[in-house]
Amino acid sequence: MERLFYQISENEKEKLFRFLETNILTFPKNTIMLSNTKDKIIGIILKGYVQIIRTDYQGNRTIIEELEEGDIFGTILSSLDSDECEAITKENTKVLIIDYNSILSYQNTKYKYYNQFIKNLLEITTSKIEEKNERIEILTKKTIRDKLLEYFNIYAKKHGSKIIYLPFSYTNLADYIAVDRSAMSRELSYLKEEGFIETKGRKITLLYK
Amino acid sequence: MERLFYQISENEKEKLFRFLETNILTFPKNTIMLSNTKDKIIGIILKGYVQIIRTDYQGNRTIIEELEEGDIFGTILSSLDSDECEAITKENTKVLIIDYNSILSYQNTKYKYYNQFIKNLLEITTSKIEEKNERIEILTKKTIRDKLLEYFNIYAKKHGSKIIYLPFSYTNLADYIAVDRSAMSRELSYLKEEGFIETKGRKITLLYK
DNA sequence: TCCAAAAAGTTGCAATTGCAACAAAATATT
DNA sequence: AATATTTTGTTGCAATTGCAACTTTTTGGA
Repeated sequence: MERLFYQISENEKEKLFRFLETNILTFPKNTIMLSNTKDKIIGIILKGYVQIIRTDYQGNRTIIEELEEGDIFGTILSSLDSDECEAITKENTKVLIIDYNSILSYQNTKYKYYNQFIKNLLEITTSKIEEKNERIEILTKKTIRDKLLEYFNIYAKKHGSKIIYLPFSYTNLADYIAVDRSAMSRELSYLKEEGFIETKGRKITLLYK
Repeated sequence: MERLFYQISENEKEKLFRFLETNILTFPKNTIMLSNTKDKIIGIILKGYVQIIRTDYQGNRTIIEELEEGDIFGTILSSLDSDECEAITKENTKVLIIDYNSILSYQNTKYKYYNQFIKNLLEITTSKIEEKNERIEILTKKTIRDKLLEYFNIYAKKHGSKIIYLPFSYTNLADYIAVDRSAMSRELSYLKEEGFIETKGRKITLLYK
């Protein structure tokens, strides 16, 4: 939210909404959020909590994304478009929907903040690409050990520190690096035994290099 | 190239280059293309052929991207930024470099084609996200068989056909889905035996569903 | 504070995979 | 057309992993 309207005041934001095709929708807890149109949209969670769940052809369900207040989603940002995905509200949720085509077809460029908005959108999309590249870098590693180390290295470089505070549970980490949780747990034990890392809860300390 | 300057004529393109901070660089065959600045850039291959190669901490080298005439790359689009990456020209190569900050800091929005340019850039970045999502969908599958089937399904859906013409070699497919080539070859044999697919060279026919 | 639920750790075992080392086939190159 | 190079197919074997089943620990409500 903040990023999408970076350097745009509340006032200007309201104006922007009038230029663009926007909609505010409210969904009760545990509803399936469906886009009524087939158009591309950008959604912003104004309030609430949503899970994006994918069911594959074998019936396996996985949470592929979790969205909180301020998070941005949509046909162009996530894989919401694929038929196998559902967005389910886990709380009362209020969502702002912006029609993507109305962003791109908007011709009246005299309105200054329109450009700022587009720039912000561009920043968000490029940082999404970076995120995806990081995950791909991890997923292409062949062993669980190498996946973990790649994850650690990326985190450490980004934060400039050898101490990692996992932003989610180990269960979620296993999903993120796409390996079996118990097998990952085993590998973490080996890494500890061999003196590469130390852990205390979700705090991991890298002892190598 | 076409996409970045979609609906922008050659004339307007030239004008645009004068507004933005652009540079045309030429590299001989087998040179390492280095960005002299640390700034974010967008590059466009005007002529030639480039490979982006990553060397990880174990010394394994993998081609992570191949760029031809018209392709767009850059700090914001690929993982060129990471230290482990090199871009090596495989032919005489001419590259147009656009400073990313000059795109975003450009204030004079009176110039109509500037907006078209930004919109095109946005289209390119969002379609990159889609590409990455597809690959992640494949990479998160646990077995080689499931990875292959996911690849086939995505392709088939996109082309609306049960006949697949691999856009690259089986060796490259193995890299793309991040498995051992010979193990993939074995799995393809099983799929043939079991009557799920038929292959003739790089043409694969899906016999299921 | 107690209880239920979720998360995390452990381990045996079978299935899958990577690796290595080839041979055969297809492509490029001279 | 002959040769070199790359791609593809095959297979044995050891290493890695997923799966299942279970225990222990942690977390979050009532």
